[in-house]
Amino acid sequence: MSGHGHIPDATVARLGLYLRSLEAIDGTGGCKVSSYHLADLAGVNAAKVRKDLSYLGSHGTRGVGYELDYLKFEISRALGLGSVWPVVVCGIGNLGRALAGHDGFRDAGFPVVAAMDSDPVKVGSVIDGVPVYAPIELAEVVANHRVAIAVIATPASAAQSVVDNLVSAGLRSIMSFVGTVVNVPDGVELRAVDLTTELQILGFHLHRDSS
Amino acid sequence: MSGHGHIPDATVARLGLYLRSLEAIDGTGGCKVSSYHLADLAGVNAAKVRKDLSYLGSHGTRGVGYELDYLKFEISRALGLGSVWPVVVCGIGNLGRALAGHDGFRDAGFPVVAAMDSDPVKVGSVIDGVPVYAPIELAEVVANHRVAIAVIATPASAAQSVVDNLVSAGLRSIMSFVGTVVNVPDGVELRAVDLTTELQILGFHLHRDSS
DNA sequence: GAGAGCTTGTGAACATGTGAACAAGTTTCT
DNA sequence: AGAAACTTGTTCACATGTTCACAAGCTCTC
Repeated sequence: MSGHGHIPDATVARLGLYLRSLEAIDGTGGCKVSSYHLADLAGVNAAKVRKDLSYLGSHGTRGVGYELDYLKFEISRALGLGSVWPVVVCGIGNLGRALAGHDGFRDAGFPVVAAMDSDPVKVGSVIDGVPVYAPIELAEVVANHRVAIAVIATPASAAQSVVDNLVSAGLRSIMSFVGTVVNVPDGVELRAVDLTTELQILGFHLHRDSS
Repeated sequence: MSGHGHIPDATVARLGLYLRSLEAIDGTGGCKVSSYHLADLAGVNAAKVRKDLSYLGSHGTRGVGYELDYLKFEISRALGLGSVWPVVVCGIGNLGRALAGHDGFRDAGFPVVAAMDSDPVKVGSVIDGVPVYAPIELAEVVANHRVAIAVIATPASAAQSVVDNLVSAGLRSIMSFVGTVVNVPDGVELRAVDLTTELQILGFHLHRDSS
C-alpha cells in the first residue's frame, strides 16, 4: 500500500522543509540519509519524517535509509516542483516591493513576473526587474505570462476587489498578506499570512509568562 | 467554570482575527454581536467562535449575544494588548526594510524601535524612522528600548548566530522569516513564517489539480 | 405569566495530527 | 552462518482541533 493516495496537509507543509534540509547535505552520488538524520536537520520527530515520506510511496531501505538524490527527486515531484509557477504581486507598497524583489521566490520556482498597482505613478515602472501594470491590464498579464499564483499585499480596503479581479482573470491560487478576511469562491485556494496575528501570539505568551 | 485556565493555541491564533473583525463594526454604545455575526465577519464556524470565546471566561448573554465593547476589551486583555511590545528587526535587506516600515506592526502595539545589520554602510542610518545599529550593540539596544520581540530577516547563513545573540541578550520571543531551521533553547518561543513553504503548498495543489 | 423565538455554552462525535513502540528487513562483524 | 546493530514502515494510543446538536437562559409578545 502507501500509494499515491491523499497526502495530509500537515505533511505537505513539511515536505518543502525536508527538501531544503536535504539540499544542505553534500550530495555525493548514492549517499544515504536516515530518518533520524533528516529529522535532526528539519527539527522534527523521526517517526514523523518516516510517516510523511511513506505517503509519497517513497521506499527507503530498512537498515540503510533513504537514497539522497532519489528522495529529493520524489519530494520535488510530489510538490509539483520542476514545474515553474509564475507569480504576480498585487500592491507595490512597502511589503509588495520587498516580495517582488525577493530572490527566494524565484529560486524556489516561483518567479515574480509582474506586479500590479493602482497608482498611475508606479504603473509602467520596473521594480527589481519586475514591470508594474495597471489593474485593468490584469487579464492580459495573466494570459501573457501564464501567471499561476497571485500574492496580495494591497491595503486592506482594496483587498477584496483585487481578489475578485484575480478570480475573474482565472487565478485559483492566492497568497494574502492582508490582515482582513477576504472571501473567495469554491475552487480557489487562499492562504493567508497574517503578520499581525503572529506577533500577537508572541505577545500573548509574553503576557502569560510575565503575569 | 470556563475560567482563565489554559487557552488552546488554535484559539489564541484566532483571537486577533476576531478583534480586527469586531473593529470593523460601527461600535455604538452597548451594541450587541452574536456568534453568528462574528463568525461571518471572521470567516469561521459559529460554534468555534463560541467555544473560543468561552475560554476567555467571557460571558455573553443567551438570547442576546456579546456586548461589543466589552468583548473587544476582553479579547485585548487576553492577548496582552494594552501592553506595548517593542520590536527589533534583524537584517535590513529587501524584506527587513519592508517590515521595519510596516505600519501595521506599530498600529497593533508592536512598534519597531530598532534595526540591526552587519553592513557598516547601513549602520547609523535611519530607515523609515527606525535607526540601524551594529550587531555588537544588540544588548544595549535591547536594554535601552525594552525590546521584547525580535524579527529575523537575515540571509539564512547568518540566522543561527543572530538568534544565538538575541537569546544571549535576553530575548525570548522571535519571529523568523528565514527558510532554514534555527535552534533555540527551551523557554524561547520561535515562530517561523516560511514564505517559500506557503508558495510550495499552493504549487502542490495546482499540480494535483492539473494532473 | 406562558409561550415563541433567539442565542449562548457545552457535551459528544468525528477528524486530524503526533509520537512511542515494534515487527520486518538490511548490513556488518565474527 | 549466526548474532548484533541499524533503519524502515506501520500500528496503536493519545492529544488536539472541529463541528453538530441541544439544554439552559434571555427577551419579547400576547
